[in-house]
Amino acid sequence: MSDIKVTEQNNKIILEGVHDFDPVHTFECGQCFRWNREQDGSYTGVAFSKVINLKKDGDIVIVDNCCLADFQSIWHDYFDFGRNYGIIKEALSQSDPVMEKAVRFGHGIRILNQDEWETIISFILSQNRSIPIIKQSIEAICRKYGSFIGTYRNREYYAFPTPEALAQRTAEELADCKAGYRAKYVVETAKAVLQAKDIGTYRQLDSGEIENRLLGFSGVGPKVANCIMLFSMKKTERFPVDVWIKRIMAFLYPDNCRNENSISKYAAEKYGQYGGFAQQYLFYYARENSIGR
DNA sequence: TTCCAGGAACGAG
DNA sequence: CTCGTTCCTGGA
Repeated sequence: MSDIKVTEQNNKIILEGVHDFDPVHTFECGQCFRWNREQDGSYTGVAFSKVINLKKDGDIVIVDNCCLADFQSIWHDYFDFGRNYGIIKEALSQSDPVMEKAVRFGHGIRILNQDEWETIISFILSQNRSIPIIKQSIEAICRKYGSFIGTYRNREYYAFPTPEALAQRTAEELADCKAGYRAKYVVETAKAVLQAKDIGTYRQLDSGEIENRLLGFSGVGPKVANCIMLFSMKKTERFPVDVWIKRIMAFLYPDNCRNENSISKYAAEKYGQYGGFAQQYLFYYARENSIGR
């Protein structure tokens, strides 16, 4: 288990001894869409119908608007605090010099364990768009179809809508939420998820089986399926191949990484069980440094 | 103005 | 099955 010291005071949680965690790295590496930076450098976000604010201050992390019970039942797992990233980073750093740099650059990345349903819809909405637009679209949908949670720092927060709430909509109604042609996929997938009923148990299945099921949802292709498995089902070997990954892999390994399939194959051989972590370090490094553009 | 963005569906060959 | 085209729409 982790050696984090947790204390509670005044609706705040103080964490001491947290290693390998920086909110900037974790929230800006493309895995989540509902965390926003505040003026003071802290981050406020919504997940599991709760709003919290995180601020890293030297060696301690302050979690505001959070009680001890919620931290233990929700956030400890959400932030993957039970996992030792030191071992992963050391292993990846030895794979090659560029990965070593990428790991050092994004040393505070943790892979979040997000809600499956929210992750499915969020990544369906992500296709063919940049992150700021994706965030706008998701916020619009939450504001319109999600339940009101409360106000924090003078801003109103809404939960991610339930499958029932979205399944009742038509694609035309979702058009107001800047979903574009993806609106149809969202409604169809919401209905399919209601039929399936058990997406919360998918993570117990074999990765290949999960992938087959996810690819059956409208608007879910190989890249989105890998993101869902990695960011909400703990399938940490999954290596989503997006345009940034294509760019940096082609730049780093021009001989072995010509197309999507060769990249996936090469990553599987090179990073194995740590593929998902490797993808996040590379993505953040490539994007923040505009590598391959 | 024009072009493209952190992909997937679809039809043609 | 593999490949090329098309799909909203905001922002550079």
